[in-house]
Amino acid sequence: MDKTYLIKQLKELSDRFHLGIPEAAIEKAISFSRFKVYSKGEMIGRSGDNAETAGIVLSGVIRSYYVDKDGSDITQYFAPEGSWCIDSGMVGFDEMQANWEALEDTTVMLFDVKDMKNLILGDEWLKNIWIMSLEGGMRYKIYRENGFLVETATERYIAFRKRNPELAERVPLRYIATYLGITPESLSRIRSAMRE
Amino acid sequence: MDKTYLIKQLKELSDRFHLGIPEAAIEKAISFSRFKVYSKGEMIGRSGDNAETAGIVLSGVIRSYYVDKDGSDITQYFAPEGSWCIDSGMVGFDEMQANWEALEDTTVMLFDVKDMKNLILGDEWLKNIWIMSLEGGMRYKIYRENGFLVETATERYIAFRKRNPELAERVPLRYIATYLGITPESLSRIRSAMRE
DNA sequence: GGCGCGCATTGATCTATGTTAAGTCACTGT
DNA sequence: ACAGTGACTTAACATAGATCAATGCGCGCC
Repeated sequence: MDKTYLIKQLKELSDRFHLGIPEAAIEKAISFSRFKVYSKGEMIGRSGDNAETAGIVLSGVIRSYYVDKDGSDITQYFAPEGSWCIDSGMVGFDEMQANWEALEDTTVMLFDVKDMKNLILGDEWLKNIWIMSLEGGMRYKIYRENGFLVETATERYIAFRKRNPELAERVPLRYIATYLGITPESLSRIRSAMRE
Repeated sequence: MDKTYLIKQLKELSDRFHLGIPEAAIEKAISFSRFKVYSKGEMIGRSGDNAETAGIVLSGVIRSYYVDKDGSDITQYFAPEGSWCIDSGMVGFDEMQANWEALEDTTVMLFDVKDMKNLILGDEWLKNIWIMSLEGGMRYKIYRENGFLVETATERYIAFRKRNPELAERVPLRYIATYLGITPESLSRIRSAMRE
């Protein structure tokens, strides 16, 4: 894969999210990473897999999902460009917690958690960025927890569209439904009720 | 308040959770902190309050809760000894996200988020501990999110008791109910069904 | 240009949980 | 001892959302 192009793409992501990642760090990360293109529908990782590998989405969207006891799948998270993916190991899990599937043709930067953690923890600036990323993750999970505790499904749907206007267009409704903790049928009814 | 005693108590917490916090850092933290005893039922903070103050529970238990549109309160979290509390500011919120109430007579160490963040971010070791704490927070929130997505209320209750045997005895059932996302009546039914 | 196939929708029915209300029991203060 | 209060339970009924089944519909494919 073209290294100059990758550096450019990573720098763009860094800029887009105002991360200010030093170019040297980007090159270092590239040096221990593999880059892989997944086509729509392909699996990036599975629940229970060893979590020593993690990744960052460079283009496309990945969905993570659980499979419940009846075998139906339930969306946990959507990871568009710039997001971490198959990242259980990054927060200290030994095993992948969910399944990860490409919803579009997707390019992913893959690396050993160990290498990425060494890079991050060995650099003051990156460590601060990692802290910001974790704090942002906590804010997001608190927001989501609040939704399950105090909001109705309809409110969660409205909030989701407001917060992710782009994703709401980009991913199939049935995945949004299970992400909101309801069935596709229920979401369909909510949408039809909203039309009036 | 007796400083030697506080240092001892904080060191015990540090040991209990294998944090290895340097004694100098503990003394520094104490120097910019206030210590306050809340009696059972007292409020430590309210949703919407400025989040520039945060705290750590030294003894007792605090409960954080939301108030929904009908005015009923819904438990978000239980913070026993060693936990952060009124900590929205620590993860970057401007405003307190929830209400915080002492469930027992409780001693809390209170400080400015700014001071604590300066201390943490200025010390390599503390920064690593903060990262560990955030990663642990993410694992906890992922576990909880998974519960809402794939488990029934009964399963969440069983898991809660398994994970927090001590808290399950220590806090009123009605708070456990809303923490699980159900009403006290529903929990009562679940418990009665489990008795058979 | 029709055919097959996901996906979304709709309808009928079912179920877990919410709501309202009342009952029991333990504890508290007088 | 007793009234008052708070915590949990129980019961009857209501409802959001699930489940099951059928239909519609857009789109790629031959």
